[in-house]
Amino acid sequence: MTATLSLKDQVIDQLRDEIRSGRYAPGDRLPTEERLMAEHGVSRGTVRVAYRALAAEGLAVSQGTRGHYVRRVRTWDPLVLSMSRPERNLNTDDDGPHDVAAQCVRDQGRVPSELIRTEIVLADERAQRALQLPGPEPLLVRRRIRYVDGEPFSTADSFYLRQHVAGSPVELPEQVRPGVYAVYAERGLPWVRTEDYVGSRMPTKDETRELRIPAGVPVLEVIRVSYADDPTSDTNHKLPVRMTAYILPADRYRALFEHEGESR
Amino acid sequence: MTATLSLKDQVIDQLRDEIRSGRYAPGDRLPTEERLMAEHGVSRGTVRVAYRALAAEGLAVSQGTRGHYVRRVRTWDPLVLSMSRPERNLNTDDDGPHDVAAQCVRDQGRVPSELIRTEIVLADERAQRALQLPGPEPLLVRRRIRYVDGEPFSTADSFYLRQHVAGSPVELPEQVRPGVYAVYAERGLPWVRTEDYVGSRMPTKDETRELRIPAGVPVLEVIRVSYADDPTSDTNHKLPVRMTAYILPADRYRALFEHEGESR
DNA sequence: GAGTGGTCTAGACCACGTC
DNA sequence: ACGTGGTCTAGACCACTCA
Repeated sequence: MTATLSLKDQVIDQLRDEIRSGRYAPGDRLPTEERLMAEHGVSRGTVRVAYRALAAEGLAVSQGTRGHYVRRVRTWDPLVLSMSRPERNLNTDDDGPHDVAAQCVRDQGRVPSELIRTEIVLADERAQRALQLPGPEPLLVRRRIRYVDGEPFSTADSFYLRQHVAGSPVELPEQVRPGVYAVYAERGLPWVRTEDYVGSRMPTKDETRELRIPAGVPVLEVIRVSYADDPTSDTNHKLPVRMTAYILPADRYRALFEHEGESR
Repeated sequence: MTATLSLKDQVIDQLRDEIRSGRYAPGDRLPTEERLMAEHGVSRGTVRVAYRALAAEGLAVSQGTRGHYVRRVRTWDPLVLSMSRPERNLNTDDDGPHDVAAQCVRDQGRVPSELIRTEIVLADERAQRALQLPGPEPLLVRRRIRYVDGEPFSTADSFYLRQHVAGSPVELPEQVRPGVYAVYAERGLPWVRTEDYVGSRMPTKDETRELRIPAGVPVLEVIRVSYADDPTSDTNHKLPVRMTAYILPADRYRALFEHEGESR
């Protein structure tokens, strides 16, 4: 009844079992291609197909001429990025970035830094939907690359309606203190609601390069839409005023959402 | 300056560009291997390596003898699973599952169903950490497979301390009405806090089979820890009483977290 | 029956790191 | 110099689908 497995599947299954069982621990070197050829009596092509499949599964990585290795489960736990902590009341005395993301990094004993660019782009379809725009109007974008201990770790791109942030520090490629929320509050648009849509996908080629993402590692994509009370509306209609797209490589991040109160 | 690209990278880049640019739309058939061999003057092995790479990126899928296709961006938007909506006050008149997940599916015009198994297992390391257990003690597990329009769509495994649910409907492989939270409330352990840790990874082979996940599609893994007020503590110490692991294939789900109130 | 992808083989040359 | 993986070729046979 057991369908005869293809040769490559025999190789894959054996290696997968040996990894899962702990026979090969994270970081261990896996057998050379030559050895697997001899062990299973198959050609090199077959062995290579097997190793490619394990890499796509996220179980193994190749280190070029040094051999194939079991993917390293990071020695440190993954960074926990709190998506719930309020941005107010943060300590702004420290050097460097001071927002929630940076505080999370500091809390975990590591050093955050940030590179900010601002530019003006036409709203793509996703931004139009999130901000409920009728068409591709120009938006201000703040693009941030976040570093941890000097390594590029994640990106966060925020899209703003130009009239809301014109003449404010939001337009400058620098930290905004105490935070962008304060600019909006001053201008009569206090943020009152947040929606986070969390998805996941394989990284694009650009993301792979920029964030140094190993093969077989997906990214979390968090789309955050922030709403303000609509001052032009009598009812309690909410106005989307900002969309932020976070890209979090899954080998180093967990996103944390906290909730107090009634059962769920 | 421009490093000469390998042959496979030339093929990959051309196809990737043509997909990204819309030259090939989602669902379109991509060139046959034969055609790419002729176009680029390469061997079949090279073409196949290129198609494998595009599959691992999530851009293309092979339909066996019918050809290679651009990954279908689902005709419907992905299902939005609200992780914030309270479980109380749900309409329990409908047939079938009535929890928040099922309501989300119904709200989006589709039909939820569910298959429940309960068993007793020793706590693995993850459960021990989440539930703050000193060792691998036995736990009650409710394993759910959730179906949408009859297709297996996601799984949700909940781990409970045995003494908390002994003799209650939680132990039975059936819906608990109005919800497990009510059992805990009756027993003096109302849930007061939730933490959701959201990560992502490539699916295991079992998940790929059980949920029919195409190649190149990661899963969202949501680890939810529910806390009750600790009745044995004077302070407002919280007691973890349940851990749930959700597995959500990324090609069909977005997890939604909502938050009212202060800016973030 | 022709077209197409799935699998497999047996070579080959290269770049790179280690010794 | 040698071992290793990265890349590439030129075949081959099979199973499946579609016209």
